[in-house]
Formats: sequence, C-alpha cells, structure tokens
Amino acid sequence: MSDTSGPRAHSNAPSSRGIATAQRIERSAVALVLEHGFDSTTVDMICADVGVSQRTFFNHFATKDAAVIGTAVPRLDESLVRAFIASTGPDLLADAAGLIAFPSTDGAADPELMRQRMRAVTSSAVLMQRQLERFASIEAELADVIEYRLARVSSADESADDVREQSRLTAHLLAGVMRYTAEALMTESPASLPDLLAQTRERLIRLLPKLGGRAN
Amino acid sequence: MSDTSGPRAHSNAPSSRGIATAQRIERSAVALVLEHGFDSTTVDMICADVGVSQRTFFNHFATKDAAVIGTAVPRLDESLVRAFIASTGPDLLADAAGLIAFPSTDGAADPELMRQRMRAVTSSAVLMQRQLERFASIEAELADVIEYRLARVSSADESADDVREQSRLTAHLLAGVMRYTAEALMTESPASLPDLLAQTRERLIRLLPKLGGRAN
DNA sequence: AGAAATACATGCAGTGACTGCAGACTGGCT
DNA sequence: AGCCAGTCTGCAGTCACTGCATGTATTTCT
Repeated sequence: MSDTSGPRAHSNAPSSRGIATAQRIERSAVALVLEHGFDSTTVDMICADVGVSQRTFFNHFATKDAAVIGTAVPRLDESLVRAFIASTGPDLLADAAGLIAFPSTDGAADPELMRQRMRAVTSSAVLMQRQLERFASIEAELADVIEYRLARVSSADESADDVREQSRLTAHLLAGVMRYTAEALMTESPASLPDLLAQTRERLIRLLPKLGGRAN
Repeated sequence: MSDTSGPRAHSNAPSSRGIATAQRIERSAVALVLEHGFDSTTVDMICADVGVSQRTFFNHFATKDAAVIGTAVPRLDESLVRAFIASTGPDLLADAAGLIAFPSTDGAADPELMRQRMRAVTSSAVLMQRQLERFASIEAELADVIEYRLARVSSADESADDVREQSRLTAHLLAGVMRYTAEALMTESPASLPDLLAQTRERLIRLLPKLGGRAN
C-alpha cells in the first residue's frame, strides 16, 4: 500500500508480471480480513494494498467475499462418489457425509493460502454463511448420487418420483450435517477438519437409529 | 407520493393518525415487492409510496427485507412443544418436523397481510433465504426441546454431552427438512403449506429407516 | 515490421442500501 | 406555559457494486 496516489502506480510495473492480479488480490484480501475482520475490511483497503483500482477488483471478483473465499466452484470428488455408490453399508447418511470432505475447491492452489483462507472464512460468520451457500450448488448433484444408493434399498411400491424426492430430502439433511460441522468448526476450532468430520459421522451413526425406523 | 419535496409533506397529514407508520410501510413494501420483485423494489420507491423519508424507513426497519418479512421473532409454539415432549412415538425426527408449523411470527396480525407476505416471500429466493436465516434463531431452542426426547431413548453409556450434541445435530437436520420444504414451497406453490408439511413428514418416515439404523 | 485484435486496467459517474447527526414538530404532563 | 419524549426529517457520508468510454500492453495476423 503506502502511497496509492499519483499516476505512478498505473504501471502495475514489476510485480504484475509474475503473479496474476487476481491472485495478488486474493492474498491481500485474506490477509486483511484475518487482520481486521471481514466487515472492517473495505474493498478500497484491499485495492490500495494491492495497488489496483476498485474497478479492476470487480473485474476479477463479483463480490467482496469472492475475493476471500475464492472463485473455484465446489465439486464432488469423483473417487469418493464411486466408493459411495459401490458401497452397501447400512449407514447411508453417514456414508454420504463422507462425500463432503469438504469438496475440493482449488485443488492445486497454494496450500498456505488455502490454510489462511480457511482461517479467514471460519473467523467470520458472514463468510462461513456464504461458503455454505456455495455448497448448495452441489446439492442437486449430491441428490443424484444419493439416488443410486437409495433406489437399491427402496421397496417396489415406491415410485421413482418418491425415491427422487427422498434423495433430495436426504441431500438437504446432509446440508444440515454440513452446517452442524461448520458451526463446530467455528467454535471448537482446535480440532482439525478431518477429525471433526469423523466425529460428526460417529455421532450421526449413533443418532440415526433413535430418529426413526424401528429403534426406540 | 407525488411531491416529496418542500416542507409541505412533513404533515404526514391525515393518514398517519389511524395506522402506524411501520404498518403502512410494511403493507406498501409487500405490495410493491409482489408487483416488481424484491430486487427491483427500492427503498425509495416504498418511501415515496408511503410518503415518508428514507430515514424514517430505517428508523422502523433495520433492513429492506425486514419491511417485507416483518419484524416479529419466530417462536416455537408452546402447545406443540408440550405434545412433542410428552409423545413417545418412534419417529422422533418426523415428530419434530411437526414443531415447525411454521413458527408463528405475528400471531394476531392481519391475516390478509400475512397471506400477501407469504406470497411475497416465496416469490423471491433472496427473501426465502432471509426468512430461513431467521428461523436459525430458534434452532438452539429446538435443540433443547429435542434433548428431552433424545435423552429418553439414549443408552446409559452415552454422556450428557453426547446427547446434547446429538440434539444440536438433530436440530440441524430439521433445518434441512425446513429448507427442503421451503424449496418445495417456492416451486410447487399450488400445495398449501400444511399439506406440504404433511407430505414431507410422510416422506421422512419412509426415508429414515433407509438412512441408518438396522434397516437395509 | 506494422496493423489489428485481445486482454487487462483505469477513471468516472451513478445507484442503492444503510448510518450518524442535528434539528423540528407532535402530543401529553406538570 | 414550559418541558419531555417520541416521531419524522434532511443532509452528508460510507460502502458495495455497475456501466461506459478510454487507454495501454501483449498477441496474433498479414
């Protein structure tokens, strides 16, 4: 940042070559959010820090939070999906919870940035919220995958429509599991994500028989 | 609206006496949103329609959507809660789904306004989203209620903490059920809310044995 | 090489939600 | 009459975000 005024900067002179502008913005956004919190970090601050105009910022990111969270669209992990479909374990929902590992976003991106980003996102309820909203984009996909397993354990007197709706419902239940985990992630931050997921899964397995079916 | 300038208007002359400003704003907001959609309805439009300043608008409502959704905080229905706690049916989650009927907000408010509001909210994904976010405020309460039933069907080797966490998890699952229902509400709008809820409940009962426990 | 297309960056003016502040009118109370 | 409290107001400001017209560097075509 330092001096942003004058025509000087315009020549994104040396730096711009090596690292793409978008990446520099991302890094700066994550760092500033970690330092000041999401609400207290203005787009102008990020722009000043990076040395670009606000217009440029919005040419790269549609919203302020996109710069912090990243732009990659979450996808289901192929191999996990295959395993899930193939498996015939008794704990469908718990198995499905394994699909959310969480969905890899950037894959090959800088792991250090990923770690910082994770901290930044979990530090702000707003950001966590937005993050979860993004995951909604795989919900339909998730429902499709679930449908395979569900069809197998459904009786013949249930129509395909029934099964499809049940799959969608299950996907929403799974979203609930995600939210629960995300909440835990923000409070009991000490635990690592994989640990938390495993813990949630166990909890779910013990819980499910109590919720419906013939238990009780 | 017509002319908002000058000192003239100041006398929200006749109308202001009968109906409180906040109510007039609510009505106008709902009506305008139904007509133009949420995004295309600006706060200024509402203000002009009602004949108040923007500052007044925000003195009554913290946000634009609050004017449409209403300000009442959702609460669990006492009698439903008692019934739920007392019951020992096998379908805990499905029973809990009955608690969300949906939580009454305004109770005594104008039923016609309530109906319009419902239409307005279900017409916009943004508003539905906000509405659901509000329900999050009863989630803790919900978890407490669920804990009673859950404690009853839990084995002795599960700690109180376990049960509490399972209750919170269940509350989140229930939130998933709500979201599923809300989604259905926005698309298959024909069905009435009570019908939809009953339908979801049935679906849930048939679904649960397939998800975990000993089924399959 | 030179022209033209392309991609990225910029300033600028504008919209729309929302806030803080200070002033003004109202109705009721003493 | 004088005062308090509640309500309403304009105004100026912040912040996210958009459209547009322009500029410049790099690539690609000829």
